[in-house]
This record gives sequence, structure tokens and C-alpha cells, in this order.
Amino acid sequence: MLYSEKMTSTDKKVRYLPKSEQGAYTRETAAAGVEQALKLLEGRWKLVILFHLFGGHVMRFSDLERAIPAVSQKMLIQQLRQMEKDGIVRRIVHHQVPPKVEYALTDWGQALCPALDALLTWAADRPPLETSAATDETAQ
Amino acid sequence: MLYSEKMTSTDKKVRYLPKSEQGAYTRETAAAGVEQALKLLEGRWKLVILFHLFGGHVMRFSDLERAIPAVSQKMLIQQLRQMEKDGIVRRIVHHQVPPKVEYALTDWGQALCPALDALLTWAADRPPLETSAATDETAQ
DNA sequence: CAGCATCCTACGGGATACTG
DNA sequence: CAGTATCCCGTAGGATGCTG
Repeated sequence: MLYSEKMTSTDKKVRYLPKSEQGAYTRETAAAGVEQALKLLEGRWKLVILFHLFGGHVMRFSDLERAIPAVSQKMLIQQLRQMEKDGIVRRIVHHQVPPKVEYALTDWGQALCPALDALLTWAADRPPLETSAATDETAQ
Repeated sequence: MLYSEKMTSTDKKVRYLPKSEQGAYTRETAAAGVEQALKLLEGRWKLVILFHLFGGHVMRFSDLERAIPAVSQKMLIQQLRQMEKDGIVRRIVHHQVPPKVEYALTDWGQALCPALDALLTWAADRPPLETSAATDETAQ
């Protein structure tokens, strides 16, 4: 379980732990934590970029542009920079006369892979979703 | 690895599999799959609701309203209904003279817990993020 | 109690043009 | 090559009021 399940109707915040004291979350802190994590991934192109960088691939700006034709320069740079300041992506500048900038994942960014895999697996396990039958307890 | 890593510069879509044929993803389908999954979780209140329902808790509308004071009725109902049609939440209507509607997670919804846990763990492992030093390969 | 309807605003993100 | 700068628009989501 993610958070302490020991709660009765006297449901105050049982043991709020400041942060990074992993092992104990309340509903609120757990939700907030996941929200924080998701915010880092929100953005139309973040995931696409991420999946192009997974596996230690190092790509320069123009490589990414070519790999993701639908993205605009503005968006590409914007999302890359955000992920950089979030510590997910590493930006490597080579000072040359035709500029050369490469992007790669940080170790932490690379560590996202299994987490995303869990989501992917969850999504794949989706049942056919029945066409609005039952779920009506009238007969009880 | 999430997707087949066997790609050379001849990087066409190596084996695009229609769906739910888990075990083989390209960068594109993997990214799209995760995007799909994340779309189900996007929404200012989805996670908060989710974490209140985790653990098999069954709550009626007014319970959720009280548990999440900051949410408006409109938003609460909207996100609940979306999660319902997405197959994450189960809506249980009791036909009574003061109406009574309860919400609970589906099995699939409950199965989200470990995936979100993975994200939470990842987020908790975030390194201090150094104040913009290095990462400049000028000296090479 | 458990909603639906309407109005309104902030902002993510697309298109386009320019630059060190 | 690797960006920055403007303009513009769709939509998520807040506030408020009404109803079976």
C-alpha cells in the first residue's frame, strides 16, 4: 500500500512526513507526490522525446527535429529545456562554428523507464469496458 | 526495455503491432501508449479522488465533496464521470428518495496503485539537481 | 442529495518570421 | 544549426445559479 491504511473515522492526517521520508504517505501527500511527478511529464512532446532518448541515446537538436517531424522548433526547445531544469535531460553544448548541442537523459531520467513501463502494462490490461450495464443497485 | 532496441539507421517502424499484443513496442507506440494512460489520469482532481478510493473504499458523492473541500461540484462530477467511462471508477446508484450514489474503484482502477507507486518512488529518488554547473563540453 | 447549465478566464501549444 | 520572438486559438477548469 502506498500510504498508511491505519485510519478509522478519526481520519486526521496520521503522521505527515515532510518529504522524501519514503515509507509513509497520507492520501494527500501521495496524491500530491504523484501529481508532482506527472507534471514533469506533462507536455505534448515530453514522452515522445523521452522515448527517443531512452536507452542512452544521445541526439542533437536537429536529430530530434527529424525524428519528430510533427513538433515545432518552439515546442521542441521548450520541452527540452523544461526537462533539463527538471533534471530529466542533460544538455551538452559543443562550442563550434556551426553550433552543436546534444541531448541525453540523466540517470534519473533513464530511471523513468520502469515506471512508465508499469503504466503501459496497466493500460494494456484494460478490460473491454462493458457497455453501461449493471452497476445499478436498484434491485437491492 | 520497453520496445525493441534492434534498430539501425534504417529506423522504419519495426513490427508495428495493432495493440494489446504486449511484448513489442516501437518508440512511437510505446510513447503513444503511455500518453493514452496518462490522459486517463489528467485532470486536476483525478488523482486526489483516486487516492481516496484506493484500498477498496466506497464513498458517496457528498463524502468526496467533504473529503476534498477545494473541488467544485462541477469538477468532481465531471472527473468522476470521465473515470467511470474510462473504466477506472464504478458508479453505484441506489434509487432512494434522497438520492444516494456511491463511487468505488473497478479492479482495473485498483490496479493503478502499483504503477503510481513506481512513479512516486521515481520522484522520491530525485537527485538534488545541481545548480547549472558542468554539462558544457567546451573544454573537450 | 446529487447533479446540470452557463459564463468566463488562464494558459498550453500551434503557425510564422527573425537571428547569433 | 540551434535557437528566440509574436500572434493566435482551443480548452481545462473555476464561479455561480438552478433542479429532479
